[in-house]
Amino acid sequence: MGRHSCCYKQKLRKGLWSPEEDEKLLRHITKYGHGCWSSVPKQAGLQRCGKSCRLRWINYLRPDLKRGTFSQLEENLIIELHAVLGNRWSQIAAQLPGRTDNEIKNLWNSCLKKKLRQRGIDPVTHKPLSEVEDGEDKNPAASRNQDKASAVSNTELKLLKADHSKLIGANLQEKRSSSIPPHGNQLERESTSSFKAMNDNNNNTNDHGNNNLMTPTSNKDFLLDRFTAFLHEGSTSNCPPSGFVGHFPLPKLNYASNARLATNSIPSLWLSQTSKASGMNCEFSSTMIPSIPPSAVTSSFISSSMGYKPSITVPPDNPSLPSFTTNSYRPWETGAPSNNSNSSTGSNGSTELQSNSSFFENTIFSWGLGDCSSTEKEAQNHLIGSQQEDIRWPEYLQNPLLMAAALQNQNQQSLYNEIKTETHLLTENSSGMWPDNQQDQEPLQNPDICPKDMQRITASYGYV
DNA sequence: AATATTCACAACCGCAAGTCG
DNA sequence: CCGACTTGCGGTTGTGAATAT
Repeated sequence: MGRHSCCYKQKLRKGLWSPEEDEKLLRHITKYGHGCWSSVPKQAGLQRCGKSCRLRWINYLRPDLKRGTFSQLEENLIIELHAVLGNRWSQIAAQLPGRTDNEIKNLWNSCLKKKLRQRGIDPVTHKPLSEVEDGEDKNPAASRNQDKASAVSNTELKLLKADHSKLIGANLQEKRSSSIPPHGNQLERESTSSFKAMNDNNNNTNDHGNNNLMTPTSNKDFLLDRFTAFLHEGSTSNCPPSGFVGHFPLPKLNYASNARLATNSIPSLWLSQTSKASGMNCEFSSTMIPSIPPSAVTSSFISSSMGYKPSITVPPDNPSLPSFTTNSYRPWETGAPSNNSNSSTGSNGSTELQSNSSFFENTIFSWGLGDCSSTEKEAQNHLIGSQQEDIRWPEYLQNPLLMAAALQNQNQQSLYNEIKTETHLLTENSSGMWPDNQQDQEPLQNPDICPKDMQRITASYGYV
């Protein structure tokens, strides 16, 4: 590892971060936010450059990091996304909550590449190795120069779709209760960015006149396939397929790897959805709540799973201003859950997270305090309002109904009714799964408890 | 037990894009 | 418009633990 030029000038520290440095940085950022990174080290009393601080925060100290080993599901998702996006690690990471681009990149370089080769798949093109070798024999220059991200052929997309359908099926078998992508800003931002990337690929590649690339039509096919799978699978389960969710950003729940349930599930599988306020199809409403009742998500559960005990309160009077009380938050222990020896140190005081922490603004509250006031009417208005020729993919990603209507060139209202009829079964059969059936749920079913608890749990999950 | 090798991960480098005065 | 500065990203490499010899 080298040293930034600025580090030479200022004789700054390099290399691994000590717990003390971590604590300083964490305390500073939780208290004041990072603001301008270049001023952070000075303000925090660190002998590091701002760039280094930023990296440390993003890759290690950020409270929404999941850490721990990647699940099979995550690995599959990374492989799929890499096939589409290439080495756009940040975009891939955006689809895997709690994972950093660096982490994914490392996993890819150290592990997944190898695995793919063992399966006879070229990790660059995601084609069978034999095919790639043949191709290189015939046109080595073209093969070498082919942009990975733009090398998404229809064949590959079909493979991807097929794989994804399997993934969806597997998820459904794995657990019947799943989750719905949050309807919050985070989703919009992230799904937008990731899908934009795919479309960017199209644009870029189309510019080069390559016909064998992802076209808007293939995008449609891709999404249509997913949505049909969604409808099909959804009709036999009480939840949308988590595979559908898989390509959407999930709420930033910071589950440690060793806290995974026996389902080996992605965090989304722990969640169900409240549709109570919306009255619309529960799949498309906004607020996500843990399917585990709060009573089951006690601090002991969390501490035994995560290695440290959060104690977080959100002022109920003004939830839009995040103010957290954190006890003994020691992120450097997350990588070594067994080592709690220094648990008495750490930030044992209270630290307050200011609202300039984009994480809390964008993630916790967009998810946890999601809009519970959506109505069916609003949803319908949304549909009606979207009767336009231009395809608004980010919206479609959020609203499968909208997407299906566009794809099937069908009147949205009729389709809405059609799907509503179909999905009515879901809500009817989902006793205990959806907050509609609140009498079966406890303690989540209590509408009085719900918002506050949701805040707290959301904050806990987000911050743990 | 000592040394060499491998591996996963953390961190740095350099570039590009964006922002601001 | 320009240059300084900041931020974000992807590629690369250093570090240390685990494993092999």
